[in-house]
Amino acid sequence: MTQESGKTKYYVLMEELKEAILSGRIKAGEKLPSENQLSEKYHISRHTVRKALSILGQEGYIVAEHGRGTFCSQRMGHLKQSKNIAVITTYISDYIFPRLIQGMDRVLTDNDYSIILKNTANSRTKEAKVLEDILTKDIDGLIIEPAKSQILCRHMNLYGLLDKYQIPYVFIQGVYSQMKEKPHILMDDCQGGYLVTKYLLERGHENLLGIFKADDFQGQERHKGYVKALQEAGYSYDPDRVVWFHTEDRKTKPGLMTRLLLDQGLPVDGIVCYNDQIAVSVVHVLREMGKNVPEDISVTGYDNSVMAGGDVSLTTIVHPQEKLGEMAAELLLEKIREVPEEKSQIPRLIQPELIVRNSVKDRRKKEEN
Amino acid sequence: MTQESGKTKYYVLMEELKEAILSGRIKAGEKLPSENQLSEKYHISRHTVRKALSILGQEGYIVAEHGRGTFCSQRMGHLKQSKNIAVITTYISDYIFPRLIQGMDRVLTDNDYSIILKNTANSRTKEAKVLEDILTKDIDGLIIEPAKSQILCRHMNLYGLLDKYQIPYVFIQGVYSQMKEKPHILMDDCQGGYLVTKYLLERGHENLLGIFKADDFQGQERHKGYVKALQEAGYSYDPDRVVWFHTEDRKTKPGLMTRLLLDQGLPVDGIVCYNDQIAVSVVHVLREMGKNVPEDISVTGYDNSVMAGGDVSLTTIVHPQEKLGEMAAELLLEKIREVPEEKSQIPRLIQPELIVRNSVKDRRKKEEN
DNA sequence: TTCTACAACTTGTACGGTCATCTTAACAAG
DNA sequence: CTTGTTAAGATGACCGTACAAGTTGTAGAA
Repeated sequence: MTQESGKTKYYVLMEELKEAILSGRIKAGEKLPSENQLSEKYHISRHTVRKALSILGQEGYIVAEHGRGTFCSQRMGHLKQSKNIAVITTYISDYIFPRLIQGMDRVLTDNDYSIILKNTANSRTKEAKVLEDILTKDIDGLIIEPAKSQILCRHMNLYGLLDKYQIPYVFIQGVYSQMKEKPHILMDDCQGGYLVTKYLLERGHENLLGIFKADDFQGQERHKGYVKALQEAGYSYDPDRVVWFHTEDRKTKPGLMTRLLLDQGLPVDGIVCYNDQIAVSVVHVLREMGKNVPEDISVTGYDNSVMAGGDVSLTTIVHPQEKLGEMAAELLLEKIREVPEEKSQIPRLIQPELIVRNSVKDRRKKEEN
Repeated sequence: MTQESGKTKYYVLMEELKEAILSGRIKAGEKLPSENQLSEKYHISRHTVRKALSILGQEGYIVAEHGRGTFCSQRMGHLKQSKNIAVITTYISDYIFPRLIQGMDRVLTDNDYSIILKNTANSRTKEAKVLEDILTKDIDGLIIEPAKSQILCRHMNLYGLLDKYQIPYVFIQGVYSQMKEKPHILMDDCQGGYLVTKYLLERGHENLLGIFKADDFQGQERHKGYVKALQEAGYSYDPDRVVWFHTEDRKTKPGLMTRLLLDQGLPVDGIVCYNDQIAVSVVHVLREMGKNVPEDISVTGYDNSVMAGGDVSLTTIVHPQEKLGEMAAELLLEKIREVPEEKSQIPRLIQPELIVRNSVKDRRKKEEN
């Protein structure tokens, strides 16, 4: 027989049976040979057989029924299913998180999973602590929003452990640059930039100005969408009509440059801003200069933050928060069920939505039709 | 010996040893008697002793070391500590829940606990399902906001199971009438009513009108606070100056009665309303009658709902949401640590806070000082 | 003093058997 | 066809024994 030397007899039998169950040779609910049969077949005492069976019983692979026999456990294969999913976000009550978690909860509850909620307060040290903690628990999967910063991730080894334990995980909102190939769901910032720009162009704007952040991924993407919309509409892309700013000068440069360009006589009837914050500061500058929004110049924002609903009433971009949660949960379920990559129906990018308010004027000439 | 009839020998020994560990008679790290000593002492075979010890080993109470002996597990007492707390609310992303959960998370994370989040969508059937699910998991405690309705709780047996498994639980926001003696943290509605009333009185109001809901606990309590503030200020309580309404006529009666009483010539300079909804409808009635708020008559609300920030800008009552979460978590921790009731420092009532907006006018005569 | 060998004690593995209790199916009685 | 009995076969609970293997303290050698 397959009696490897060095191992104990009960251990050999135990492993043999476990392998039979895992491989499907013994199906769920099926009856195993009786203790006496096993003891005969393997030439070991019944006591030793019982020892092996008791281990499998502990681990949940089999269930013994007094007087009837021993049966393979109902829940197929790796019974390790705890039906718990860990969700790690940077915050809980702020920003989009409540609705995000709401979306995940809907999908996961429908599939009989529970959420273990953790937050990192956007700190790397806390993220490491949380991950360590999570590893001590029984979870079937993990959805994580990485703590910000482009610095390389120093607790890669923790993610390595997740791989080792075969716990699937899904990133949302962002991905560490070293893990770009890991499953993730991001906001389609390119599409967002495209949407606002297209909206302005469709409403007859012909002299656009773009203001984007140079030192982050989102800025690059939104700019990409801006360019795409321009080219699609047949306009040539003019680099002089784009203002690039950085984290350090984000509070001053967009406003100053807008004022400068306008003073130079550059014709502008619409400004695409990196986000709501920039848009609001631009609007204030325009008002100081005696320009009205949207009558003289239209302005768009991004993020649909609280300021977008304030005294400015910005047309802006929002991402469907619950949808993101649902998609992340569904992607994770696919990973848990080991759905092959090529069969997946879930898009990796979440489509942003345009929120129309009063910061854009329709400049189309009413001559057609 | 204590050998109860009916039980098996190994079970008796197992329980005896477990009790010794739990009670502290065998301390953490201490060496147990050897298998042979136990088998002699209890007049059972060594095999039976081993069976008992193996169960305690599985459950983590003891650790055997080959050649040295068997030792009481390092982690003190009931190691059953999973460090998981289940939190069941009616909703996740709506109303106060994000901040509530935030508060709990702060306290629980500080104490190395994790939150398993569940929601009932305010449905009794779902609550029962969630409770059943929770019972299959490893949790050290439970915070639950019961699904609404005064109907008697049909799944009492599920709570009975919690008691049986000695899982402590804390109610928030509400308590089932049959479980009034269970630990809970509620909003102090009496104090809320007291606060708004006192605020009006302190600002020189002398002819108050109260509008309360008759068929719920909160209405009774808020009215109680209203009366208390009046008496404290030396005013006699006039039942004719209180309008009671019910769920059915909540949309019409408050407005109609206000109009009626004012038309009768009742002098009124301030109205304490059951909640923001009532307050807003009352304000609209007053405006229709040509009265200005707050110039002619002051109005207060309750709940600080979205309407309170709208066109009316109500002075109202809000409860500190995070604080409630923190308190509930701390109360639960006390229960887990078995802090005796009389030593508890945590108040069972959460103190509401006054939010001052523009619906109350200062009517004090500026003669003093 | 230090090192080594050994005895004593510990848990781990494995064997053997006995009796109790439960399930099921076959069979006989009504 | 139903009901009750019985026997076979399953797991569960004990018992006793033997030997393997790891740990520790100690007596004796270097």
